[in-house]
Amino acid sequence: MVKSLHDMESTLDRLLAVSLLLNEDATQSLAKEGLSIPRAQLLWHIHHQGPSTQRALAEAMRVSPRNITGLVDGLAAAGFVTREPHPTDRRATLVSLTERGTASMAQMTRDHQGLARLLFEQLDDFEAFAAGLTHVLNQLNEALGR
Amino acid sequence: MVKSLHDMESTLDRLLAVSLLLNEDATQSLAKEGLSIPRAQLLWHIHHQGPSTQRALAEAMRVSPRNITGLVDGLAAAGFVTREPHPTDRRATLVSLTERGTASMAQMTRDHQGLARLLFEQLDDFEAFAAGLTHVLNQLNEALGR
DNA sequence: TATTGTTATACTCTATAACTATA
DNA sequence: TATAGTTATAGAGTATAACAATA
Repeated sequence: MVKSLHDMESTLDRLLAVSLLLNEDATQSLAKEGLSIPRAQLLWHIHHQGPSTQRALAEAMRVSPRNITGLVDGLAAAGFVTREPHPTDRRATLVSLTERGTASMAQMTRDHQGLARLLFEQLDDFEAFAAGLTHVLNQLNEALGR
Repeated sequence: MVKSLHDMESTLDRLLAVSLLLNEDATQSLAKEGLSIPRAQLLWHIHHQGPSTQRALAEAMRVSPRNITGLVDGLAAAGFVTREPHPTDRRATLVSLTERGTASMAQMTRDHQGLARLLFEQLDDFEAFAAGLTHVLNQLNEALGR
């Protein structure tokens, strides 16, 4: 079977549509818990890496330190994180999850599993799809010089 | 081959990574032409549907009419579109592409083709990937009630 | 001197509500 | 009375630059 440019373009369109819908789905689910995508990403990082300096968060999320100040302000005001003094560097603060923050991350983990099942459980040729996705990811990473 | 929850979750992670990178790639390419994703989406709509009222643009993009005012303001100031009086309804304005706007859309079309080739030209089992993607898209559309 | 985080400022995208001109 | 678009206002996310405290 030959692969026409038209076939490739319409597949790209479907990939872009999936991308858009994943974003909408995440935005909707997170809004129910009082979170946004950037705030949830920040919590997710702390959940996996442990209490982190704002500097580390800025690098991990590839945004400016000033941006992190704003995200942490919002998350702290809503009770998802606390700022603690860094034990050895008095310039730095450690951002940690509260109980509520930890509970939200547990919920996110369950949502992630539910979404994976929804998308893939009834997919016949999962192997081939996964392999194709890996190829696409590699091509994108190369193109963006990663 | 059995499909474990772990396999499905890590494939979802790769899909989310692709989604993020596509967004970054688009943001970067568009920035070079002085455009953002929302502004390019608006131009893309006019490019395909022809001169449109702001009302129609708001519905197509699923954003508020006020939001369209801002996007059109920016695009008009940068020379991508013009506001023309509607021929029969003096309340409405028709937003049309300028030559520059048309040229940008031609470039976007070429970029789209280039990206499709980059991602899929060397992909072995393109058919299976495309089929899987269609399944994923259908599941997402259902879940979001479309 | 270099680094951490904040204050000051500004831009884009988004929304709702009130208002004007027109249908 | 309803619709098209704007003014007014607000909030989130993003950025750079200047600055204070500390390393």
